[in-house]
Amino acid sequence: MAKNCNFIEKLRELGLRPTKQRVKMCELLFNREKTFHFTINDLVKMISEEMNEKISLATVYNTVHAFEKKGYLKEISINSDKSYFDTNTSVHHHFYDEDTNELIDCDENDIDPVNIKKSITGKKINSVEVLVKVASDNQNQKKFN
Amino acid sequence: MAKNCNFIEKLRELGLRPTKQRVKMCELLFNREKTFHFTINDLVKMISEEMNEKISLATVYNTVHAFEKKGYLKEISINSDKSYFDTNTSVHHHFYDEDTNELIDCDENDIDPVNIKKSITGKKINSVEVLVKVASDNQNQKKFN
DNA sequence: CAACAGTTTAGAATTATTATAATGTAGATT
DNA sequence: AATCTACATTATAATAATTCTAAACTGTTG
Ligand SMILES: [Mn+2]
Ligand SMILES: [Mn+2]
Ligand SMILES: [Zn+2]
Ligand SMILES: [Zn+2]
Repeated sequence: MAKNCNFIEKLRELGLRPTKQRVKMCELLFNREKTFHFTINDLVKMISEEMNEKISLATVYNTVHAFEKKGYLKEISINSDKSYFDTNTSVHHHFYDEDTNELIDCDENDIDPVNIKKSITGKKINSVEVLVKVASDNQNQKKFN
Repeated sequence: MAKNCNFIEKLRELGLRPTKQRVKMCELLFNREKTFHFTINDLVKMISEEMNEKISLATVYNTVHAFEKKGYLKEISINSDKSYFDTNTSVHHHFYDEDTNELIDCDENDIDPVNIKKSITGKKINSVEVLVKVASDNQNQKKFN
């Protein structure tokens, strides 16, 4: 979705009624320079911090899934217990910081194209994504206790 | 863990008591030619099919996590709702069949080494893994109903 | 064969997510 | 503007995966 804008129009074009909950969530998610990653919980927290009225959890789930279905959010699985969503819906690679549980996008220059030599008959490739797990480099971490 | 064997010894070496539940799970998981992928539910089903006595769900979780901690299983996150485990604990790439929810291992010949040009200061790379999502190639699938 | 520490177990608790069903409302129709 | 209606929101209950708890049990050590 575009920056800086009339989300009411955009939502209508998508066939989604521009209710105040959806508009608010659009503003939080898409009205910014950079794409970002969030969990449902992050989003609920963002909403309650930046709003007087609350949006019910069910609506947050419904709306996130509606935006996902329309292709404006994508789901990312890193660890089993939590689901991340990404406002960057392109096929792209990630660094995952295991210390902070933070996801970091790569751009095309960060990782060379992946050369796949295997193919499965009757199946087409939908996406190829790399996950680079990183962690703090304290090799000589000592514990004193 | 090795094939075909005295798991009692192996478990003892790991500092895990060789209880009958653990030995049974070792046999199911590690006493085979090829590595494989499973969910906790798969495993519970396997156990109840191949045993007269049941192993409680809590013990299955405990034991899987114990084996994971010792480095004999690794957890793989593909979609948010279910956790896969892999008896292949090496860093390796996967194909994921979105039609059947099946995970397929790649070997070194299937995908060329990934060239990472980005680095994050103070962080070391723990793993680099590629996930290739595939699906059925019926581009002109028509629905009649 | 005690004694103890580690282990299993059933069941309760937690957490993430989805379903339900009553209520509310945006936008169209009068 | 009042009414209508399909779609949305909401609180709440239901599910599902996973973890916790605390009592019963068992392998190992002496
Ligand atoms: Mn989803
Ligand atoms: Mn785990
Ligand atoms: Zn991303
Ligand atoms: Zn694998």
